Amino acid sequence: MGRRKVEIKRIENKSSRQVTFSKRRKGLIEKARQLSILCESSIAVVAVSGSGKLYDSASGDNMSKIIDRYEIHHADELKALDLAEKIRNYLPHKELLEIVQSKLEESNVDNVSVDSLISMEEQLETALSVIRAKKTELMMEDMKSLQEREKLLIEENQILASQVGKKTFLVIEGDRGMSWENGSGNKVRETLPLLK
Amino acid sequence: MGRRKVEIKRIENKSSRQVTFSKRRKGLIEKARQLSILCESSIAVVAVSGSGKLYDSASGDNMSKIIDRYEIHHADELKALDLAEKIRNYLPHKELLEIVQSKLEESNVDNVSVDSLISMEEQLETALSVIRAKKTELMMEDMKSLQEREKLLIEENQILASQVGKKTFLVIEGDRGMSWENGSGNKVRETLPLLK
DNA sequence: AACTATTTATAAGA
DNA sequence: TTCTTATAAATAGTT
Repeated sequence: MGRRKVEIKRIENKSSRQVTFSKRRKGLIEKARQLSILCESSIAVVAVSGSGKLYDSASGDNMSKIIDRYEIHHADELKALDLAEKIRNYLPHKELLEIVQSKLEESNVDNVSVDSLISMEEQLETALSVIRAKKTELMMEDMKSLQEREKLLIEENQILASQVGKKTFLVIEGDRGMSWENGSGNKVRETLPLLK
Repeated sequence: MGRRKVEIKRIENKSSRQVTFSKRRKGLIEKARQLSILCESSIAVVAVSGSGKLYDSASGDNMSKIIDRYEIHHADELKALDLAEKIRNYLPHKELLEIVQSKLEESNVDNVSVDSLISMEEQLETALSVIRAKKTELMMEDMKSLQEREKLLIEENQILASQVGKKTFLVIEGDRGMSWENGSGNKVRETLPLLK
């Protein structure tokens, strides 16, 4: 629908590629809006340009709810700890530097520092996500380690207590029951021997 | 772009609304595909019909990466445990029942049980997500409880050991260091006294 | 950022 | 539903 028919393949000329991206992106989002209104539905569009810029629109409902709906429907991919891997792999430093570079190339001088700052901000946000995910991962390992150590301590404690000849026991309170397996598949929830 | 100009407002007739949803959804996704190829970009489209059915397309990259990109850009909403709340609030039983009901209304008898099953499946998936998030939450509490118990055990152990008169010590291996604070802000990573 | 010749999408009809 | 076709809408190349 223009002066000529265009083949659907990468537009080689950079500036006409950018112009087309802008025109068609606008058209796409308008179509999404219309569909949402005409048919009482919720439509989310997320577009990432070749240089990494993000454009999005949500019609009929907010973006979070639409994405949640998608993720609930694909719950298999929700496994909490996989997110770590996904984010870790998403923006390796090499790719990030390339994006920053292409931003610098295509922007006029006035925008350079703003674009750089945006990239830096994204980088920091990514790093934060990675750290959060890693924290959870380590937490699980630490949990197991703690349980094994507790088991050792309890055993040792019982031996010591019998040697000392004291027989006073105390039930630890406020425990809703832990189901994290230790190495031998045992659960660690017991009456603990305690000195008086 | 049809025989007549249509106003952009809800189509009242149910069956023509469905036909339009189907046609325009197809058009929208095709436009997204073209834009992705022409301009070397990644485009995600997620559409939720009025009756709750989900349609999606990802061009240029997979859906997960595009959604991750969106979420990284809106990192404020990434706070891990908030997801639980979002999902918990998303499909309260009342709304779920309404969706099931509208599916039953608009489907012919042959599809009834299939649609019901799809809704049931979604409901179960939602429940699963909630459970996973709750698990993480409890895990954190259990971690603290374990650490407090370990601290008590260690103290007790040292007293017992001194009473027994043995002085053999062992370093626990494979510990990369835990930084989870216990009640008093102490870290629990020590050389443990152990019986020989 | 506008314009306009054309192509493309689609509303209604079969 | 699927196909057909008249018409509206989007947009490629131009200014």
